[in-house]
Amino acid sequence: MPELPEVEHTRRNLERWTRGARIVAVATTDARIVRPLRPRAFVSRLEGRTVRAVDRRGKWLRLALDGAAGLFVHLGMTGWFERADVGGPRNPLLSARGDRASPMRFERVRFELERRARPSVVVYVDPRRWGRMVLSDADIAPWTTLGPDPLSDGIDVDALSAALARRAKRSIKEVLMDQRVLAGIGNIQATEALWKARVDPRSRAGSLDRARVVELARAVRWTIRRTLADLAKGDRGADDPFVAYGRDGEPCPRCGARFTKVALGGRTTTFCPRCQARTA
DNA sequence: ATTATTGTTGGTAG
DNA sequence: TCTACCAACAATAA
Repeated sequence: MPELPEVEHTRRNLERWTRGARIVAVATTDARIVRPLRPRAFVSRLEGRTVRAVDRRGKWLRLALDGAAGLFVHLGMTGWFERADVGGPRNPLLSARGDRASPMRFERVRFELERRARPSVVVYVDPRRWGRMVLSDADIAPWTTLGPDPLSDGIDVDALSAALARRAKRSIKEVLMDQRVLAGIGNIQATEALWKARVDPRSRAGSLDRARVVELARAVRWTIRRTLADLAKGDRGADDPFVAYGRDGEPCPRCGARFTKVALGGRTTTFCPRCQARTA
C-alpha cells in the first residue's frame, strides 16, 4: 500500500480522527510491530496521552503526544489505519467490518479515543506485519536520517545533483528509492517518475546532466501529486492511476512501444525502451 | 506448485 | 565506516 502519497493520505485521515483526542485504551499483543517495547509497556505508556499533531516525513508518520513523546509509525508494505466504527473495509482481503466486539481480520493494534466526550475507535491493520510502531521520547534514527521530503520540503536540484554524484555508479532507479536521497519514493513512484522524465531506470545516477535532474525533480513532484489527487477522490474514485508501473507488455501512451521490465536492486522496474533514454 | 508483491532491516562479505 | 548483496519478515494472487 504505502509510498509517500498513500502515507500522506493516511496522515490526513489520522489527523482528522485523532488530533486533540485522548487515548483512553490501547489493545495489542503484537510484540513484532511495537518493538522494542513489550506490548504491555507499549500500552501502559500510551494510555492517557493526547494526540497533539500528526506529522509525516517520507513514509514515516509521527503522532506527537503530550509529554514530548512521539509514536512513530511505518506502514511497511501492507499496513493501514481504519476507523473501526464507521465505514466498511476498503480492502477486498477483509471479510468482516470492524467494530468493538469483533476485531477485523489482521487487526494488530486498537486505539480507543475520546474527544470532547465523544468516543471513537481507530485500528491498525497489517496482514504481513512488516509495519512498526515505535514509542519514543526523542525522534528516532529512521526519522532523522531521512532525506528531504519531496512534498513538504520540495526538491532542491543542487542538493539532488550532489546526492546523485555521491552515488554515481548505482542505477538512478535505486538511488531514487534511497530514503536518504529523497524520502518517500518507492518502487511505484520511482517507476512513474522515470517514465515521466524519459530516463531509462538503468542509467547510472552520475550520468544525468543538470537538465535531466531538473526534469526528474519535476517528474517526482508530478507523480506524487497525481497519486495523491487520485487518493483524495476517495475509496470509490481511486483506481489505478499509474502509467508505467505494472504495465509490462502494454503500449506506452507516449510513443506506442511496448513497456518492458527489468530487475534493479531486486525490484521489478517497468519502462518504455523507446522513449526512456539511457544516459549511461 | 511456483512466482511475485506499493518496504525495511540485519547479516555478511568486501 | 561505507557499500553491495541477500535472506527474512507474512499473506495473498496470478
